[in-house]
Amino acid sequence: MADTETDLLRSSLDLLVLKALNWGPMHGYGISEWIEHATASLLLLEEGTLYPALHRLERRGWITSEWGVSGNNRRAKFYRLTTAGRARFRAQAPLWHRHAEAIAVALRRTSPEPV
Amino acid sequence: MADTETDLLRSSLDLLVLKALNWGPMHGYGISEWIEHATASLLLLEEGTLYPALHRLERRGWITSEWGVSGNNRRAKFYRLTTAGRARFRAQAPLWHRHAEAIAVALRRTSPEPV
DNA sequence: TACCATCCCTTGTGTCACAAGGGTAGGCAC
DNA sequence: GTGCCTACCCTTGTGACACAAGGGATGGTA
Repeated sequence: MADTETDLLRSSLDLLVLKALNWGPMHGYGISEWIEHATASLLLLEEGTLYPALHRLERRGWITSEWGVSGNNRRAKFYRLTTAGRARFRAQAPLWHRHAEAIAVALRRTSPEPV
Repeated sequence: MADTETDLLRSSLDLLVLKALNWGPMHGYGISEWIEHATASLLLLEEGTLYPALHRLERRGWITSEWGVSGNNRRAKFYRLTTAGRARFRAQAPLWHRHAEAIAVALRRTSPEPV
């Protein structure tokens, strides 16, 4: 029984990750923290969702990764936006907004016919 | 390769169908027309998506169906909102808006930190 | 008669979030 | 030291579901 939260995450996860990395290189744990924080904890990101997503984005060439050391002195894999990833975000984000807005309008209509 | 359009549809299809039926009983074909029309054709509804969705909603008790005759004098199955379906929409629609809005805000942030 | 539009349906197939598991290593309390 | 918590990384089922591509029936119209 899919809930709205899960499916909205599905629609926006890639974009949210790209947006997070727009602030600079970040490791997976940090990305998930940023997303929860940036959505006021409305979106909770399971690790089994996050890591496959990162690998997917890397496979597609939107991001690259590199091992490093976190601020807590721990081994961490840092992700960084590629040029293609930046372009991807610029192209896809407006589409997301457009479609989401169209749905929002439809759900709020007060008359079945066009106005 | 999932696109935003498909996944946003996934997040809102049930709600859109319930919303369509809020205007009164409607057959499947009419529902799909209304949704495309209400979203300015941004969302295209495949038949292989629509009919399973209708059966799903019926199984869950949000809608009921009844065979009848369409305005074009064709055999058609008319769907109608149940009380539970109406309640479902009232409960879920605000959740959809809240989550979508949270994502929209996150995607538009101009600073990584809270304001 | 032929064709199109209007309606309904099903069976693969692929994608993906999630649950539930597993692992390593730093820091701190005792 | 030992134990525990937190910060990090990962994988393998499983289930849900949109989609593509098929199929079918019938009314109106040319």
